[in-house]
Amino acid sequence: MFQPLDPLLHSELRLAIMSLLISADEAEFPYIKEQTGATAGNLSVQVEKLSAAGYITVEKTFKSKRPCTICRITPAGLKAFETYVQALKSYLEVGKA
Amino acid sequence: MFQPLDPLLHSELRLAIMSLLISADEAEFPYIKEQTGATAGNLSVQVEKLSAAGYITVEKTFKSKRPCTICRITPAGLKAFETYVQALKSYLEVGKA
DNA sequence: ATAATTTGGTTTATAAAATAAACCTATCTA
DNA sequence: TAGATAGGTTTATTTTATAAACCAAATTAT
Repeated sequence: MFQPLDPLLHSELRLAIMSLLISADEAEFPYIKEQTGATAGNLSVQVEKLSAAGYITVEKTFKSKRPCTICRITPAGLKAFETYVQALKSYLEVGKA
Repeated sequence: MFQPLDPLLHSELRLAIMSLLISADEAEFPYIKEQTGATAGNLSVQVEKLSAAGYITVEKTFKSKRPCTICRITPAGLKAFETYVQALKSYLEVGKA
């Protein structure tokens, strides 16, 4: 009936991060922060969770002497996202064949 | 960019309850419990939250001498669900016009 | 009759999660 | 060289989800 929803993706901020990375393929921390409206602290924690799960990679480099954190989605992350979307449909496609 | 997700609906169990009530229009507590696989305790708590928000009504009657709790969705609940689905699309419709 | 079981839940306690506040380091700028 | 700013991380707090414990009435078994 209802398919389980990956708890890692069923979170407003983490879902937004994943969504951004799917379309952008690569994004810097401040950009994600701006687009999601999240605080840096919250974003840092959620990025780390997605990274720990292998859904994204986090590269820490420098950009004109300043630290620069770049996030990218992984194949596993993309797969998980697609699975999540399919699962969601079992809740949303009410009364549809 | 990303529309906020009603925290009351962005919950696996509560979303399942709402989904059931949208298609069934009326459902008894044990039926919801069976369809969602939730424990009675958890279900009781989440039903109460939806009820407190005015998203569903909870009628406590009797059915051949035994207590029978019937849940129904309200117009406000239906509206909230539809709004939630629209908001979700801002996260899911990646790269779509 | 009454003891045990089942039904239909609610209340309370615990575990997990989200979120922000406080903090740190390095670089700019006045 | 004293702030101010950028770019985060760590830690603490609040909220939420979840299950365990509990309760009452009705049914079934002894």
